[in-house]
Amino acid sequence: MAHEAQKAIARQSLLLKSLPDQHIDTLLSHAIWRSYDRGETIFLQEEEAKAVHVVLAGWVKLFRMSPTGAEAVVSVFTRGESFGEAVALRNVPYPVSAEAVSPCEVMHIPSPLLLSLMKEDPEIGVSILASTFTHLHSLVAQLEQLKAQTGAQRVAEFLLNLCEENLDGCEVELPYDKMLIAGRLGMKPESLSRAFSRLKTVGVKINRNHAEISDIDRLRDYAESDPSEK
Amino acid sequence: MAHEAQKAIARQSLLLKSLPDQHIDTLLSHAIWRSYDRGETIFLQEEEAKAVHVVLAGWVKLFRMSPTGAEAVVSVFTRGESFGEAVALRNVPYPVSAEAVSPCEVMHIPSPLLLSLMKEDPEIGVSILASTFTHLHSLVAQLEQLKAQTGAQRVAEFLLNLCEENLDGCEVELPYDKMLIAGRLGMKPESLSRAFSRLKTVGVKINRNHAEISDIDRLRDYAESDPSEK
DNA sequence: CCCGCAGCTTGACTAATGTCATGTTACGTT
DNA sequence: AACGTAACATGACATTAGTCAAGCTGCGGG
Repeated sequence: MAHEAQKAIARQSLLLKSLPDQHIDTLLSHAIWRSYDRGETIFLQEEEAKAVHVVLAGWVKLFRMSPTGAEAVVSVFTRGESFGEAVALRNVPYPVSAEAVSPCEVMHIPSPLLLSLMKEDPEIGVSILASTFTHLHSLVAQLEQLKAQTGAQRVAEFLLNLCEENLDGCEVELPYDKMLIAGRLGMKPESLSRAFSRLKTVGVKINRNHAEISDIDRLRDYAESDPSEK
Repeated sequence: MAHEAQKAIARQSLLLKSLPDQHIDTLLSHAIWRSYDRGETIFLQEEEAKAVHVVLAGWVKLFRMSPTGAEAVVSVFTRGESFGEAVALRNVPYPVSAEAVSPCEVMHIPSPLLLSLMKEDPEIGVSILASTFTHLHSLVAQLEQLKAQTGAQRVAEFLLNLCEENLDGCEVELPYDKMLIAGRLGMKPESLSRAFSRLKTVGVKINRNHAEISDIDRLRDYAESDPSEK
């Protein structure tokens, strides 16, 4: 059963936060609450979607396996983020697999419930579209990065994003292990290591999970500079 | 004003085809119908979305400009395909720009109209989600390709997709110019040229806009083989 | 307390891709 | 028909990232 703290997180999630309390209560009371161990599968590619998933704690990765067995990480979610909205409402197979990359708490909202509620109040549809659009946007941003930036620049942007979230400014903790960061940024762990080395020259120090950025603007310039001008 | 032929195409579009005729008629009668020349801008990144767009003829590309001026092509649409659904319904700025890459006919459905219709019938929301999910899926597929395949392999998949559409089997026409194909596949035109050369060894002949594939299965094997095993 | 393994780093090498320069071809314009 | 331009091809070279191999390191289990 769900703790109140978990419900509070769910209420603040992008998917739910703009809904009237009454609907949120309905959804929360019918939701399934589950824990996952690190490495546990939440769902598999090609499986039929039966629920929308909201991460309450821990980290979840979405990824695709190519025919050759290579894994492409599509996104990584944490507390307050949801995924599977568009798939669940259409009863189609997931295009990706989902796996817990740390111990996780995940809330599952059964899709028939969401669908029936949506028929009563179209506002639900707008909320789902909001979440879906966020995912769309983040995929577009990733595509741009992959097509227009070098590995080291993508790492730089990744660090800059962490800085924005953590108010601390120039010192951040890497949120998950480097193998996963490498996957998320579309490179091999070895390349990530080397990218970190290169960033030393623009004032970035990495020690274990701890990153220190001496000059955020310099890092931003680096990330946005033309690869051919360096 | 719209020709009947255009309306017929619009009715068959993924966005509209599953809606009841009554709604389609309402939407078609309030839509804006426009022609665009090659190179003409349909909307710009950061502009606020006011409509959903349905391509009736020609080709449209969606792309992002990176801060350095490099252009990353996100997708390319043609007859019967729609874009901008999720953005329009949320009144947020477009994350991409749209440009006609050939002379085009495009239908614009004003978003307030769609929104008000959605309040009457939530089924509209499902249709919009269906289109949005298709885009999401195609972006995920693109990400996987970029992260897990070489340039030549992506070109091979591109050709295979053309084969599936054109019933003709092994002879296809390249649908738009090679610069755009290169952009769509995340490479420079020079690299595309070289990728085509490499594909000669697996039975692909390119002549102008015409591609001839001697053995589709061989090409498929090539596209799905492990890059490190070649 | 030591061991062993997984995560990570580093080096040497190779493959892939971008860059720049040059040349060709096709096509619309005058 | 001559011209100019944009698309495309190709060669030489630089940069980037992947591969393979070796070694380091911190943490949990015996």
